[in-house]
Amino acid sequence: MIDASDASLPPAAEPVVSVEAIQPDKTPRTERGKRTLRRLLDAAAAEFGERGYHEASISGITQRAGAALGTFYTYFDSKEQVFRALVDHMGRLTRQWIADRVAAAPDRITAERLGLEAFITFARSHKDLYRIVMEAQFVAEDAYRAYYRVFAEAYRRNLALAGSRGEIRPGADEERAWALIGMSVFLGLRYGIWDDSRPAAEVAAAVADLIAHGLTPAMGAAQTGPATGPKP
Amino acid sequence: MIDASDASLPPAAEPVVSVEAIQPDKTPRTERGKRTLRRLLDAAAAEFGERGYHEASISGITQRAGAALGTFYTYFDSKEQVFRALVDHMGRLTRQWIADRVAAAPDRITAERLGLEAFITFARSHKDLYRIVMEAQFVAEDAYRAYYRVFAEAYRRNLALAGSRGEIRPGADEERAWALIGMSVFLGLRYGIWDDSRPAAEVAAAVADLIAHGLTPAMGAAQTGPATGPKP
DNA sequence: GTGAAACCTGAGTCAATGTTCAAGTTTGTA
DNA sequence: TACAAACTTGAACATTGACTCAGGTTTCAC
Repeated sequence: MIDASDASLPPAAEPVVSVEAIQPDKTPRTERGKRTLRRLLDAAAAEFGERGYHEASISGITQRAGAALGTFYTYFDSKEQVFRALVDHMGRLTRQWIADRVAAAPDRITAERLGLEAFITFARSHKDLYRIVMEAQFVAEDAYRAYYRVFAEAYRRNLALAGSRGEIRPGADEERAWALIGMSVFLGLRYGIWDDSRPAAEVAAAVADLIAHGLTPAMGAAQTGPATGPKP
Repeated sequence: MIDASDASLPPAAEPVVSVEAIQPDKTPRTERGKRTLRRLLDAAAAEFGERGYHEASISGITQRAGAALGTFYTYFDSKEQVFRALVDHMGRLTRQWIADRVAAAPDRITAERLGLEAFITFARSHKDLYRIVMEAQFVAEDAYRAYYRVFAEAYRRNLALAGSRGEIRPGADEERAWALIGMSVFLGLRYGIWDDSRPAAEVAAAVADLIAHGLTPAMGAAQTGPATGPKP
């Protein structure tokens, strides 16, 4: 469900000359208008999510919303604009979802596991929006970059902070941030969108081990013997 | 540069009744034809890479190739078919590129670093094809999935083998494979496509440390003291 | 050299769909 | 209730671009 208030731009602190004088504001004024806008946003998310940006049509959106074609343009300037509104919406939704689920983590390593699990869970329960964000790379690249830049910067800060606290080894936090985001995105795709039969917690735990300890065998436990071969 | 032979489908071992009898084969027979096909493939890669699938036009491709519009359909059935041919081509090219650069690695951990570096380098030197593969998710999803399934399966096998050799800690190799691929893809995008000013080896080394040892501080060296604060 | 197959050409066809708009209906306020 | 603003409607417009095709040119085996 889309929050209708997201369609409007952030209020720009009392402009001297209202922009609406030139470009009429498309914010709904009545209750009916608000309901219609919400229906259109939900319909747009479904249409874009199912058919992709280019296959999606405005008439498909308005049909889903039970509105006439022209009504769309009462609330949006163009096909691309709704799409951008949805990408933007998704950004805030994702950050909130993950932040909520990571807040209680006692340390960074735990936070990584919970964050990963939250990401996969989120992808599963918002497949439409997830696809929209991914497609933004080709439809609204600036929005796409902005989406991940915000993520990466926050991630980098968290890693730096954890490093200074001794919770993790200090290191190249920017590269780490992008690497960890890439992990999440792909795992979200593979275990969230393509196949959601595996428990998210299980996948997250498996990968959290990789994030915590890497691939290197534990020192002193170096096994050179034959741990090989299938069980008979 | 595209290898023109990639445009044809894999030879299907002497069919009893040639398919060409029904659907005429579009393989070039003369030298001139081969040259034209190659020009068209290169042009298509450039057009799709620069403008994206939907913005790209057949006339754009033929113009780049210095051919007439109709010539395109002498060699391809549709816009989507060339696109798929390019995705397929990219798959083989990537695997070859990485395999070449990883072959000499003495162990899995080294292979990870070299593979990551190779991936970033590859993205940089084939930006067009890289973008085409990413967009395949929305244009030819089955081809996209196939592309990564092949990667992931090979990766999983390598990890399992390394695990049995004691080069790495045994673990959930499928999840690990997808996580590591996700890393590469995002790092390729961030440090290969968006900004290629950082030396690939540097980025790879930074992340290889994460892959090898994870985020956990070295045991016994747990630092609780103030390793914090900016240098004065 | 010759002729048939292969190849090239580009104007034209055709369907799809983003966007506009003038006319009608509903809402909310005074 | 009255009326202006807000909202709705869907036919019509305009553009775009994938794909076809009939006729001309080039290649190459013989």
